[in-house]
Parts: sequence; C-alpha cells; structure tokens
Amino acid sequence: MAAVRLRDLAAELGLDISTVSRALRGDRRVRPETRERITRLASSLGYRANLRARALAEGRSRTVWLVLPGLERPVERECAVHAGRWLFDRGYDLLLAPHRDDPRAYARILDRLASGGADGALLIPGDVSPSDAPPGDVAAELPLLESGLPFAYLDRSVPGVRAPVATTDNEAAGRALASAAAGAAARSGAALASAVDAFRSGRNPVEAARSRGWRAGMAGLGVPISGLGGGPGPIAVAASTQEEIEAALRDLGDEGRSGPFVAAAFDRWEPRGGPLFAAFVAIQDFRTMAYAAVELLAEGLASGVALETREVLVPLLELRSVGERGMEAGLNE
Amino acid sequence: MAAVRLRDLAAELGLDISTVSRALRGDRRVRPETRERITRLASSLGYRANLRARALAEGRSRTVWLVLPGLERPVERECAVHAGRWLFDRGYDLLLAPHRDDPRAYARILDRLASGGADGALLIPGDVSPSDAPPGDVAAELPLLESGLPFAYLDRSVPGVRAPVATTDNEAAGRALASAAAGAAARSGAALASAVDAFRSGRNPVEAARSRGWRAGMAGLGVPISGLGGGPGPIAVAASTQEEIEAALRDLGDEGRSGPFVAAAFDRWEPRGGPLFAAFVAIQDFRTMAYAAVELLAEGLASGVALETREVLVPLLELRSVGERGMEAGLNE
DNA sequence: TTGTAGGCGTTATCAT
DNA sequence: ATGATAACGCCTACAA
Repeated sequence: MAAVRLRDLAAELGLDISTVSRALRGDRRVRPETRERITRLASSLGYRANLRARALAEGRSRTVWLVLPGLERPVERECAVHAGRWLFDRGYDLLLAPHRDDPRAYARILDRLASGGADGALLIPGDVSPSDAPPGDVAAELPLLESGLPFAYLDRSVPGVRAPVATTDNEAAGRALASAAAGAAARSGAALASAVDAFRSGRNPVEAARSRGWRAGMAGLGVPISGLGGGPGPIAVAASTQEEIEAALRDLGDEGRSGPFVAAAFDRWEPRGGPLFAAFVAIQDFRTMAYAAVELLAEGLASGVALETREVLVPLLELRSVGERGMEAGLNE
Repeated sequence: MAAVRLRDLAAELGLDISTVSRALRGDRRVRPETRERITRLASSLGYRANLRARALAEGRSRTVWLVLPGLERPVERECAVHAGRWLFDRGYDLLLAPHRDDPRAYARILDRLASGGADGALLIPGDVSPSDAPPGDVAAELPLLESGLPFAYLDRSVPGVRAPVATTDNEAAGRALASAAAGAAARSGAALASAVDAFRSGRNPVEAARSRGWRAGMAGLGVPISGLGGGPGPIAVAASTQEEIEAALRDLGDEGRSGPFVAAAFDRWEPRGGPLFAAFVAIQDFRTMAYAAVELLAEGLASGVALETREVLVPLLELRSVGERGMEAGLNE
C-alpha cells in the first residue's frame, strides 16, 4: 500500500531511475518504446511523483500564497479568484492564507513563506493603526525581505516595506468623484457649498490617497472642505463606504445639518432614500489589479529573486452614478 | 546572499550537522553551552530551516488544504476562518484552494494533494447536477482515495465517495421549519392549507435532506405537499434561500396564487413586505461544523492514513423567527 | 539512448 | 553529549 516510487518502476522494468524520470517528464531523449513501457507501467501502478521530493530537488514548488486578513471584503475575494486564474494559467497554484488579523498567525505565515513554503507571495495587508499595532509588527515582513522571496502587495502596501504594489489609482479616483459630485450639484441648479472628507486617512495608504484626490479635486473647483459644521447649501460627502458616509452625516445632523447632499463612495451604494440627491460610486477594477499583481510577481517567479519597488496604478473600472432619481426630492426638502 | 544551512552553522562552529540540528529543534541531549553557541550563531546569521527539505525528511508538512468552489457563500468563508483557527492551534496551517468550479483546476488541486502537497484536506464540494458534470468527474476524487491521504467533507459530501462528513442535520432542520411554519399559521387562526417544497433536491445531498425533513414534518402534521397549484388558504413555502422562495412564489402567482404565506429558509431572510405573514430561518452552526470536521481530520493527521466513512450531524444554531410583524397585514389581504 | 553518481537540506539511527 | 552515516525521493550534469 506504500506509494509507488521511481525506484519501483525502474526495478520492475530493469531500467535506471534516471531513465524513468526522464520519460515521465517528457524528456525526448528516451526511445519511444521505452517511454511507452514506462508510462504504461506508471499509470497501471498509479505512480504519482512525490511533490515534496521534487520541490527539494528543483528548489521550487510551483505554488504561490495569497496572504490576506480575511475573506469578507470584495477586494479579497475578487482578487483571490482572478489572481488564482492567472497563476493557474502560468502553471502555478494559488493558495490563500487568511490570518484573521491574528499577529501570531500572520507571523507564522510569513515565516513559512520565508522558509521556502512557496515560490512567491501576494500580500493584501490589514489595517494598521498606530495604536493597535503590536510592538515589532512593522517588522513583521522582515523575514520575508531577508529571505529574498519574490512578493508583491495587492490593493495596498505597507509603508516602509520595499516591494512592488498593484493598486487602484485612488488619488485619481478621488478627483474624479469630486468633479462628478460638483457637476451633479451644478446641473441641479444649486452649486456645492462645501465638501466633507470622511476618508480615514490614517488607516492605510489607500484611504490617504483617496482623501488627497478628493481634497485636490474640490480645491481645483473652488469648493471649500468643511469640517463637521459647514455653511448652508448642498454639500458633498465622500468616504470609502456607504456606512462611513452615513456615519459622517449623522455627525453633521447633530450640528444642525440634514439638508440635501451628494454622496461619493467606492464599489457599492444602496439607494435608501433620504435627503440624498445624487450618489457616485467609484468601481474598482479588481480583475486588472489582480492581473497587474501577478505580472509583477511573474518576473520574480521566473528569476527566483526579490523584486524592485514599483507601483502600478490601475484606473477605475467605472464611475457609476446611482440614486440620482431622488435628486428633485432631495432638493425640495 | 544564499540561504544559511545547517551545514554552514556546523562548519562555522566546528560541530557536526546532527548536533546543530538537534540543538535547534529543542532536543535536550545537547550541552547547554553548545546549544547556546548554536542558537546565537543561528539567529545572528538569520538561519531558517528549509521547509522543503524538512517535509521530505519528516514525510509531512504540517499543512492542510481546504478545497472549495469559491468564497461567495457564508459556509465557505465561515468554515474557512474557523477551521483555520482550530488547525492553527494544533500546529497546522490551513491553506485555501478555490477551484472556481473549473474542472481542470479542481483536478489539479486534488492531484497535488494526492502527491503529498499537504498532510490532509477538508473538502467543500460544489454543486453537481447530472447534466453539467463533465465525464469522469464522479471519479475526480479517485486520486485522493487511492493516495490514502486523510480528508473529510465539510457541509456536504459527494455521493459514492467514502469519506467522513461534518454537516448540519439538515433533515432535522427541515422538520423544525415545518413545525414552526405550521405553528405560526395555527396561532394566526388560519391553519396551513398546504406546503410547497422548493428545495432543489437533485442538486446536492444537503438540499435532498432538507426536502426530506420538510416533507416528513408536514406529513406528520397532516399538511399536504402541493405542487405549483395548491388549494385556497395560507400556504408555507420552504427553500434554502430567500431568492428561491421568491422564485417559487412567482411561479405560484402565475397560477392565480398570491395570498398570504409562511416562508421557511436557511441562514438569511430580509423582510421585504408583501403577502408574507411569517418567516422562519434555520441558522446553521458553521463554527461547530468546522470544529467537527477538524476533529474528524485530526485522527487522520495523527496516524497519516485515510479515514473511515462517518457522518457527524451538527444541530442548528438557532431557529429564528423574523418578519412576523406583517402577520395581520398578510392575513387581511 | 541509457546509466552513473552527486546533490537538494533535513531528520533519524546508530555508534562512540 | 557528539559524530558519522544512511535515509527521504527526485533531478541533472556527465559519462558511456
């Protein structure tokens, strides 16, 4: 019942292991009849190459890990599926390693990677706020860097870690949302009085870039960025998610503001009525982002060495307008 | 820049490889001072054990794969997270291998597993309808079975494949939903006229078990199972998802039925008004299910051999009642 | 076209 | 407590 080895096939056929090995992996310097005998016996005995031995001998395992916090967010799921397909076509298997924001799990995953657990890796970092970052967490990817394993960041990067990144052009997306929001207000006859920046800039580089774009866009249009107060007239509120925008509006409401507004969010917006008169959604192109990350990684997989720092910015898939139906209703309040 | 090996440490210290190996792995028959010298040099040189070599020598990799179709459904995500934690605590890393319902990807994953890619596996099968099953797909897990790798099914099993399963007690859940639905109708003063079975029994064993339970429960209560027609009076409709129930109702509507009804679904129900007067949701216990599967697998991981067929039925986490507010409204239509 | 032999880096079994 | 040596199963120059 023990697994069949090359040695068993060779012994059975009176050949040498190396000949059997060559035949089974398609090396053409094996006489056709010999190859025939070998493949026949191999399949009849159910021979399967031992991947552990092959990985040791070849120095690679044709395996890539995608390290991510969890599976809840669309980025994670979509990138996983697409990157998996791209890599599959290149002969690699993509395995997902979720660390559940558990620092110990995260450390062990990176440690295994650095020890030859895979040929390369894609990393989607979790949120790192200065307060809840465990000591030494900044250096969590240190083993990876030292090992020289090729890896690339996906969606976001970790400041200070030198590695390539594939991410949405979030700054451009922020600017695009700004101009769309201002345009919608203008078309409705009431120019934007001010804009609210509800991005969580300190959270990660993505939020920071979106905030920069939004503020720059509004500045270029002459619309002032207001804090929680703000003057009368229609306002535009931007954040990464609908929930964050709604939370910001509740804060504004407490200070006397509940009038019409324009919403600018990413990826998803469910119309729920209320004083909204227009909503714009920046739809990210996860498919292309995953492709770009795989492209970045591919160089390293071929050469087997770590990659240079580089940033690939993927344009938005679409800037979608939703919920403009309620525009008049919003203005009539 | 090449990776540091045991050999390098041994040479540097004038010791033998075997001593260094023992020291680094906590074997106590090494003189404390020697161990000290070794560990010091190892960490100063950044030594990392080569996992590929270790896996070959030890015959295992302390790695388990979770093979699943995708990451969309709650089962997949929740089981992945929980199983990952349980296995982590046992010293194993859980890696996710989504096959995107691509038969080639699926075959390659199972092939790698059978060739020693991991020490064990958990499988969440996709839907297999007789029509779209590619030829030979039934035997897709054949390599796995032949290899003797320990694995267990999670959530569902594949008929005909001998392996242990951890799944919800779907038949009991179906019965529970039946009695809850009938009870709600009785409490509202209008006994159930008939029940609709909208489960997709041919799709997979889970759907089949739910359907059996629902039918048996209704039979025990003397409520006839109706087809698309059905008589007058309140009816109960059961299916795995809200969408499937709504689809079934649209069909009923075409035949003249749009009156009040009781809904019985799994895991999720969003109240949306309409002629509904009660909804019951069977909430599955994914956490316990994942735990049970890991327990099943653990035996095999310890012994290294395939497991006996066995079925662990996990009770529902909860039978939740939602949307009963609309009961009177529904009856008044 | 086939065989020989060394190597991949660790672990494990003997001696000493 | 340490060292020599043989696995682990496969790959790959190099030789024949």
